[in-house]
Amino acid sequence: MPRLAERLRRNSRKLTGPRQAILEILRQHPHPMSNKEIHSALPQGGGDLATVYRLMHLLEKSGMVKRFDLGDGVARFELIEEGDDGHHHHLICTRCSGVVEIEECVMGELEEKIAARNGFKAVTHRLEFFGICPDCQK
Amino acid sequence: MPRLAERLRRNSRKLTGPRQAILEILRQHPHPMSNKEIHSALPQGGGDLATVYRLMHLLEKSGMVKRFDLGDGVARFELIEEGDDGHHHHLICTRCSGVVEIEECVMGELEEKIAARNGFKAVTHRLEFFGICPDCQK
DNA sequence: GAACGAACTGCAAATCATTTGCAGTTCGTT
DNA sequence: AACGAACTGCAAATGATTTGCAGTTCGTTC
Repeated sequence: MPRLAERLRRNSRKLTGPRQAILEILRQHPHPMSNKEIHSALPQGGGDLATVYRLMHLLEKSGMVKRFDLGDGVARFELIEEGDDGHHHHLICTRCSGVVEIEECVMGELEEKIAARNGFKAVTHRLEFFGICPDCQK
Repeated sequence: MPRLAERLRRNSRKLTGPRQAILEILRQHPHPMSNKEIHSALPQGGGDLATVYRLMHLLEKSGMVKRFDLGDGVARFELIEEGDDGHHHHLICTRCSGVVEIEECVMGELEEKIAARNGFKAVTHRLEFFGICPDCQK
């Protein structure tokens, strides 16, 4: 807890009430959360939706959260460990929207090949898997 | 040209003026286009933006176009060949938004492994590469 | 521990992409 | 030529996200 606060301060930022509450919510959720989800998880009066949006932008710029695009037009975020780049993928159920984290990533080699072949620099990628989870198959 | 029209008809659909114009635009563009781009490429009075949105939904359902999400919150579409599933990826320049088509896809094996490991069925994936193109590096 | 300014906040209004309701139009068929 | 289902333009509705602004709060300074 004090670690998160410190990371925020390091970016010459203030640790306000709403921010503490939002960081706490993020810390309790290992899965990507949308701004709206974060907002409703906040204790009543815990902060405005616009405040959540603004903080997520800030945290993203500061490298404290990673933005994920799960294909439904809603941005989602996950807190990332210090020193980590948060790079990983998800397996999303198209029926219930459940999410499974996928740590494995075999893109490295292909990515480099593609970058070199096309003369691109600083190439990264975005990869998500979609399917139907065990429960939804019943 | 008659082929596209026929494919549309096959889905018991009408081939109207605006639709012909939109299909023509799509046929001339080998890269993903957004609804707005398609709309402005239309000859003046060639159709309403809502009409473009509606047709793209229809074409997507009919399997005539594939929707791509390049990460900027705007849906883009590409015409796909008959019999093809249109599966491929893109390398997008984060500076100028230029797009390079990537035919290669090494996901098959990993995808199956992930599906099996998590008990998911009908697993697909969405993958796009981002980087800085040669021109924008100068 | 009071004062100060930058950073932050809530709230409402503005944007942007996309969808939808509706009344009038057009295509393909009868 | 007539008919009904599809389709269209236009405007209004949605939904996510952003922004302007006036008031509030944090971290620092004295």
